[in-house]
Amino acid sequence: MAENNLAQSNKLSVLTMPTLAEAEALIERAFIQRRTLIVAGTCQVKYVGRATSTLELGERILIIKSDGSLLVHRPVGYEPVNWQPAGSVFHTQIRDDKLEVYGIRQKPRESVRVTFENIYMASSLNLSDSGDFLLHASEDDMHRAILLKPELLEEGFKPISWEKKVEPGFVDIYGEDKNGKLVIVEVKRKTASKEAALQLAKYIEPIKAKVNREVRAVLVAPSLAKDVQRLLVTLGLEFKALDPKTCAEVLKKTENKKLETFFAQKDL
Amino acid sequence: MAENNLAQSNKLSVLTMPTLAEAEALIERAFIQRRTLIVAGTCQVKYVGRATSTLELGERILIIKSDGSLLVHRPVGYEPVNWQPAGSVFHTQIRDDKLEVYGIRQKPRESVRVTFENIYMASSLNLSDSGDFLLHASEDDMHRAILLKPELLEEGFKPISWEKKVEPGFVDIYGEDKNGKLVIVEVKRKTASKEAALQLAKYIEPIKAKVNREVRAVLVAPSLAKDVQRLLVTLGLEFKALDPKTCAEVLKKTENKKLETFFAQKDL
DNA sequence: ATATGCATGTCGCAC
DNA sequence: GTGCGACGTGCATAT
Repeated sequence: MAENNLAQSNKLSVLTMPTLAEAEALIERAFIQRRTLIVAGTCQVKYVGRATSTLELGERILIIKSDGSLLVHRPVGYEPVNWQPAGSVFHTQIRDDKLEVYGIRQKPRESVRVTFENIYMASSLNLSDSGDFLLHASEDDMHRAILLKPELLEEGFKPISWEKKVEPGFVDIYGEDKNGKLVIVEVKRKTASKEAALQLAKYIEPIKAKVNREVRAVLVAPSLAKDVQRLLVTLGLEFKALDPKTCAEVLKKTENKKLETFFAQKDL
Repeated sequence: MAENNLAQSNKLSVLTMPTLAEAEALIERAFIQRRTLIVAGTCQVKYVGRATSTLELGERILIIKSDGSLLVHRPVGYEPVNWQPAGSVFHTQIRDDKLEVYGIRQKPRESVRVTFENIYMASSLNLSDSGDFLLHASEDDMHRAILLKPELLEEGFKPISWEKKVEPGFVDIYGEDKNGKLVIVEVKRKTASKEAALQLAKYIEPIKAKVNREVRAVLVAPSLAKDVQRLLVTLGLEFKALDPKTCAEVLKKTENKKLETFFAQKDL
């Protein structure tokens, strides 16, 4: 192995322009040592499983992580062209002067085979990462913000419960308005589509039947898609504009306490 | 720059255990030359846009492609922990002894900042990939198979059209059965859920109103989720079991000819 | 195990 | 540009 194409430490091994045999050794070692593998080169890819795909020869990046996930990236596009979720088992061999990397998983039974003709770079990395990841402004944040500060929905709203199963699905939030009417709320973090309106509408009748009283239905979203305003009127639904970022700000101020310390959920 | 940590060809440059300044030079060059960039090291990540996220210090892989897409991968998981779709613009600088890579895009306006404290490997690759990608056994394959071989749905079925807009959405396929009744078909490549049944149901009334004749509605899928059978009965819908792989096989036999050579779509 | 719904979903296509 | 639905969607969660 040429000296100038190998760099090694306990963190990583890197081969540049290796022979397939050299690369194979590194890849094999990466699998055994449970390291993260990065390979760049010309390859074909064949996938068989839930669907079937073929990818002709081209230059790509292969990443295999120690948890058994696989990614094949073309030089363009955010998404991998082929992949395998965590839990796959990998194997490599040289056949017909090509380096094959084969990954297979059960449930669903599917496999990916990456066949390299040339390898430009192969790297095995010993990575560790315990850093916390925090995401704000999800739909769940919107739920929590409304529950903690009900006037975000409307003055006098009193939440009763959330994420409760009510045939034919789940109601995001329900509560009572200042006049004691039951209010059911459907929350969307993006522009609400026709689907969202229909989803909300289909809960009204079953709930009316169950509680035998007047029911208001409010769609909460940052905005409405075209024609949804009209649909809302037709279906007898209301709309309240609310932005996920606004909700995230509210939660920051309330120190993001556990909802359960504020509410005991009640049934209808 | 140490000799043994640099490998270079017109295909790639690789630095192993570089200083931040060395890495910065390589990254800057990769942006200018529109190459694919791979960096591994310890970093923090901050995202602000549709949502907001923070990722504490840890060891990760950063990939930036020449189309302006960005991926940050932790050592576990199929999905990137942070990303940016194609179209972002990148910039790098050293600040407070850390190497920042900053990407921003408009529409929606959002940004990702990756701040490296150590870099284990930095690589700039000149990749080109024109290989064809073919996927089989998609829902579209199922449509085509049914249109080319209508008996997959039922004996005597005559397709009229497909993917036609009919308020409030699109009908996958419609045609006539052997008795001349209008048949509308909703196709799912996976187990059909309640949603699928409701989606199909909502087309029936508008279409009946339009054509003023009897209408059958058939849900085509490999299987049904729990309780969907009952829902179908309630809604007056039918079910036909069909697998995407089977459809892909049928297409292979018919040489996958363009549908338009077989059918001229007609309106209702 | 299966079903249901969110996602910084992304992507493609029709209007 | 916006709307709408598919995706090898993945993923968490509740049953």
